[in-house]
Amino acid sequence: MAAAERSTRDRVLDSFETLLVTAGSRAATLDAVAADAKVSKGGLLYHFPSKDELVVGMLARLREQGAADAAKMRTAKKGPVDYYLSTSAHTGSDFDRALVAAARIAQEHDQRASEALADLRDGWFTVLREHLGDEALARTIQLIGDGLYFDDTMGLQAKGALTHVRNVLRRLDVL
Amino acid sequence: MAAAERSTRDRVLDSFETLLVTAGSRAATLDAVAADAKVSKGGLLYHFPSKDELVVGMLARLREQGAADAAKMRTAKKGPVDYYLSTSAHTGSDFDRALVAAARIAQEHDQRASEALADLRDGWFTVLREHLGDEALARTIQLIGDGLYFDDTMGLQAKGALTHVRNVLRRLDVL
DNA sequence: GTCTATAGGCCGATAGAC
DNA sequence: GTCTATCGGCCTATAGAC
Repeated sequence: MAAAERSTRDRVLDSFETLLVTAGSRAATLDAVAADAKVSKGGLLYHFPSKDELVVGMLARLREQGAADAAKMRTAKKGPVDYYLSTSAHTGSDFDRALVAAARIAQEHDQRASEALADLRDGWFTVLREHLGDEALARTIQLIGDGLYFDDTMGLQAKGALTHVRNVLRRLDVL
Repeated sequence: MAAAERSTRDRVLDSFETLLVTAGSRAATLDAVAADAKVSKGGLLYHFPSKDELVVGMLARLREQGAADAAKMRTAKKGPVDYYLSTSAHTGSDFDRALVAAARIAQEHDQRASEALADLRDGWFTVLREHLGDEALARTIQLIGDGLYFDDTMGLQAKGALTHVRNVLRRLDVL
């Protein structure tokens, strides 16, 4: 089957995420989302009857993407740790964008977004702990991943950060 | 001299930061800030002629607090690493609140906020590198601190995270 | 320095044509 | 399914009394 055109629904969610990530939730208005997705506001509101439904739709898509990512992490060639760290820094993937977008929403006291993010983190942690057999090490590596991710979303990424981390993890016989 | 009452100016900045941290920038409106600081909107705008000036005032205060923190880190009893890590998780200090508030602003494409945060991070990194004499280790520890800080601001804090980190750092002869 | 009143614009959402 | 037109509300900011 030929690849279908990206549906209006998906384009709207893409635009919502992009605006959240690049300009913050203040800028992610229905007007702005509709303009970016090239639909009228009325058209947008046909698919998502309220702004809140836009959030719900986004989080549902995020959870799907998250399940796929955890599976990929388990069977990654270079191992789960390397996969986790190298995807914590910005990769430009759709999943990345959805993750950062959800973080922006979570910061505004949205429990559904916080829960989705917490569940995703639990998934990654489970894989790390199983693979390493060491809770302290698994938690520390998860924190390093969070740090990489945080720096990236804040535009604070220091050069060579990932290389430095790999260097230190080799001293711990992890890589 | 007796402790002066907190000035209206400072109360307004306090309220602005608190709203940013607890409810996000969308909720940190002039109306909300004025109400929280118990001033009228007109009264608020006498001290800060525009919302942008509120941001400028907040960042100026943050830089003062940041310089004091770096100095404290240098001479901390348990050493800079322990000081840095234990203050990366939430301490409830005014400095903490200002830091998170600035991060919220930085996420909305505000270059002044991003610069202020980057400068603060440079200060901490300088102390860590000088103390450790090891750039890779210093960067990794900074990332762990960022991770602790990120988890905290997102309400994702895993129990015992700091203990796990100390455990791993002892294996590296850092603590 | 602090207040009330209000201007002018953008926000989320509805109604109804096509 | 997508559009235009429009409503009421909230946002930033100004004007001017006290």
